Amino acid sequence: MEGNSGGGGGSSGGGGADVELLCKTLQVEHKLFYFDLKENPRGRYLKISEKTSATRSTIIVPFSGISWFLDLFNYYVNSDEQELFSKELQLDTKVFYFDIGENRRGRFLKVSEASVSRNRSTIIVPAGSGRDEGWAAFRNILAEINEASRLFLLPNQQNSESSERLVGLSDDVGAGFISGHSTQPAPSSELNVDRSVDLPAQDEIGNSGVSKVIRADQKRFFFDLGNNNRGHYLRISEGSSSFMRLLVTLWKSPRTVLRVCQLLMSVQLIPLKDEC
DNA sequence: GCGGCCG
Repeated sequence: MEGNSGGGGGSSGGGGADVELLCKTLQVEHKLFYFDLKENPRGRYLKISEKTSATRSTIIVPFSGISWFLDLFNYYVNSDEQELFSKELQLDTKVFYFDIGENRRGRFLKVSEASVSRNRSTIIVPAGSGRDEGWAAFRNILAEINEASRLFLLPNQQNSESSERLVGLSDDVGAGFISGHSTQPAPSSELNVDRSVDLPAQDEIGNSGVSKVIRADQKRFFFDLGNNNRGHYLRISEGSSSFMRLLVTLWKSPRTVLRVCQLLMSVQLIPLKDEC
């Protein structure tokens, strides 16, 4: 029944090859939600299960969709009741439908996953009694997982996930960084990036190329071009204390690099000077 | 210890 991984399922361990990276549970009224961040050779995903006394339903969220789920739950938590609309979220080959419903038990949010050749699966999250406890609690779990998930970016495993790290950059910068999400208030914790990220020591190549420094107030941002056996990259790091605080690695595409520079300037994190 | 969803 572990159909999400497609092929290669017959590993002889008996427990499936998927590694659990993080598990959380949430009880809303009489439902129990399980959040499992898992990994298999095809990548990472978040399994969200709803368990009732007799029922269990599960949706599988691709790793890259976790922050989108967080955004959508923020929307449903923060919006007024009369301006809640259905939403769709397309991730790879899956489409997730978010629909509001209400009956005499209260309001609920139905999250359906539709994928090719797979039965539609749905979880239903109660709004909670009174103050949206259900949705807000659900959102908080998603936020925790979203935060924690970037700590699992191991230097040895980033073969095909450079694009996901770019998505992570969007989260770090916060409101307004992704065009079209202008009304999301930036959680203040997102702006103070205080989690230390281990440097990929094995990629510690002597900066074979350009290294530039931009000063903004007391902060210094280092732009280092480098390359290794996987290709060229730009490393942007902020060094205002003894450890590196923000680390972004962009691979190969000069257009991506230019894009990030433009975005940084448009957000006014960095005063426009003659660099970039 | 409910009740939505609907294969």
